[in-house]
Amino acid sequence: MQFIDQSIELLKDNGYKITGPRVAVLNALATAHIPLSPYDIEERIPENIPVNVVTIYRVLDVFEQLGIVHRILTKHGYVRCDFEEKPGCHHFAICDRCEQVSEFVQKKECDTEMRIPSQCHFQSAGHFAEVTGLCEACSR
Amino acid sequence: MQFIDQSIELLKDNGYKITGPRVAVLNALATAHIPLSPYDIEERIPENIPVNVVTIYRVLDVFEQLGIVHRILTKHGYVRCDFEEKPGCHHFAICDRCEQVSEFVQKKECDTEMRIPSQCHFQSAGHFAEVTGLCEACSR
DNA sequence: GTTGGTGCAAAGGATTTGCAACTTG
DNA sequence: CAAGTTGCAAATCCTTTGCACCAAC
Repeated sequence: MQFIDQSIELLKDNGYKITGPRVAVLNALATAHIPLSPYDIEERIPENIPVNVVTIYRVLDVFEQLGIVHRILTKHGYVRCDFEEKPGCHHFAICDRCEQVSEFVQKKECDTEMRIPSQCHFQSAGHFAEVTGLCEACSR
Repeated sequence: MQFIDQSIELLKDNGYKITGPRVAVLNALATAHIPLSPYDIEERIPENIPVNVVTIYRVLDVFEQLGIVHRILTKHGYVRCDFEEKPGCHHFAICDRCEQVSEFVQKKECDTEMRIPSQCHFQSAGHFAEVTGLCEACSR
């Protein structure tokens, strides 16, 4: 599993420990196609090894700092970040009706940042773009 | 004041009434260069004609539906939208250190949506892009 | 005069914090 | 073993709701 393995690498590289709760949250995120709230994630974790919501909050904080997840403003809020994109650049298509989210990868040039007017003197580190509209299923 | 006048037009055109609280919130937003939470906005409204926070929440809901403001996930959250862009397309540069936000207008083609891989079959209606990094002042 | 908007009080959620106990490397 | 993590309880903060009163058109 690309996403899980790379996330674990990232945690190790930054001196974080690989714990049950962290792996459980990664598993929940890996299979999700819609944004998940901390409580959503709690529900998706097997009952035999429950993880406290407070812990999920803390795990997500770390994940967000490492760029493993990105939080968006839907009722449910965390989406996982693909690792195929240019670091720091993420593009999500969010369906206005069903809230399904898919990250689309911009293989070649992604020049959103190049387009910042030069007089802004803004030193960009990355970007998140949310495209809104209707997904294939909902537009029919 | 471009922003205020156009917002009032928009409210009228959609059958909303022009009330004291709505104008007060517009004024607060018009001069802000950082995202404002409902409570931030409350503080920026002159004490002689106070507006209840609950009302501010409701005003912001309407404004967001009309595209007058956009909410982002900073501690403080609402930024105003410029009217110069292509409808539904907004680009914000947010400083990681001071949280200063500036909307930059992409005058010519803005093809973020064109870049959605065609196999996604996503029918886009608009997009918001948040570019992160350091503003001029903070990068020195 | 109507309809929509506002304020107040209170309910409901979401998120954060402190601290003791437990795991990972 | 030490440092980092977790669970629990509770505090705190954010957001929403219901209802009576008020204001804009």
